[in-house]
Amino acid sequence: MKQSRNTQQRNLIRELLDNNYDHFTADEIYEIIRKKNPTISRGTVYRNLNVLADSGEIRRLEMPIGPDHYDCMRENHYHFLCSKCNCVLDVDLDYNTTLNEVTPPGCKTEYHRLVLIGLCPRCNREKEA
Amino acid sequence: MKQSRNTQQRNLIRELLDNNYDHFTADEIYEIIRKKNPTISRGTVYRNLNVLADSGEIRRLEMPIGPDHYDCMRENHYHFLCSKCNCVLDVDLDYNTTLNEVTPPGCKTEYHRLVLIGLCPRCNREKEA
DNA sequence: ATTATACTGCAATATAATTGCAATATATAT
DNA sequence: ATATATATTGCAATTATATTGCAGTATAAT
Repeated sequence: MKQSRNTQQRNLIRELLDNNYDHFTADEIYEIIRKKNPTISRGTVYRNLNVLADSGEIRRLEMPIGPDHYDCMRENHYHFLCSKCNCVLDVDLDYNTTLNEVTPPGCKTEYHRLVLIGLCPRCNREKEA
Repeated sequence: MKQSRNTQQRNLIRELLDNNYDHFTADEIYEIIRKKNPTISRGTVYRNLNVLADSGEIRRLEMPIGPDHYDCMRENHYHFLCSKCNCVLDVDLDYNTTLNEVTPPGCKTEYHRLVLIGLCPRCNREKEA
């Protein structure tokens, strides 16, 4: 198995996700980390997010609309996606493990994604105006 | 309100989706329709899919991975996505309307997406080999 | 210190989808 | 049937998201 290294770039990404309960996109992560390490490249951010997600250190949240978001490895839970600004919020709903046992004939189910979609508090407020 | 027209291109797309229980992507639709109308453009396919989805004639299935798929307007139901070949299958699971009433504080929920992800029968079989 | 190789920055490329524009086709009014 | 307003089209360029080849660099083990 390929040995992995603790590079400055990778550690900055780890730290950012561990210390925030946000759900950043790769590009948001790139912009934030660029302030600490101005020479980091977008490709490095994407590659590290893949490494960390593959190793199970972080979770990739694939959204039905817009870019993927990333979360530190908290308990499995569902998310709300704003259809206007594409921000992502946690949803207080029990995670339903039995859904992973639903297998259409011949299929092998690995996991599932449930996303609520609508307007976040801010966009909902702005709509009224 | 903008009046819409029944162009040959739009009707071909309508027909294709109405007569198939598949879940084509825009590109698959483009390739299939090109056999009947070789000059149709990709842009026209995308534009018509947007028109038809916006008017509620067809349903856009936004998948967590890969391109959107399109379905004729049958009863609301859930889907299985193959993580290997990206094909989409129907899932025999009751549609849960109460999920649309789950509203994180301040949010306005409009709809939800639930997708099971894993290996379709064909890719599952090939994996064994 | 030396060294093998995982990782980086950069630029190019892939994939999915949208858009500006001039030309065309459709539906309506005549 | 004919004229006309405009929705739609084909084309090519563009946007958004993400991946990748490559030569050089940094990490961690020796």
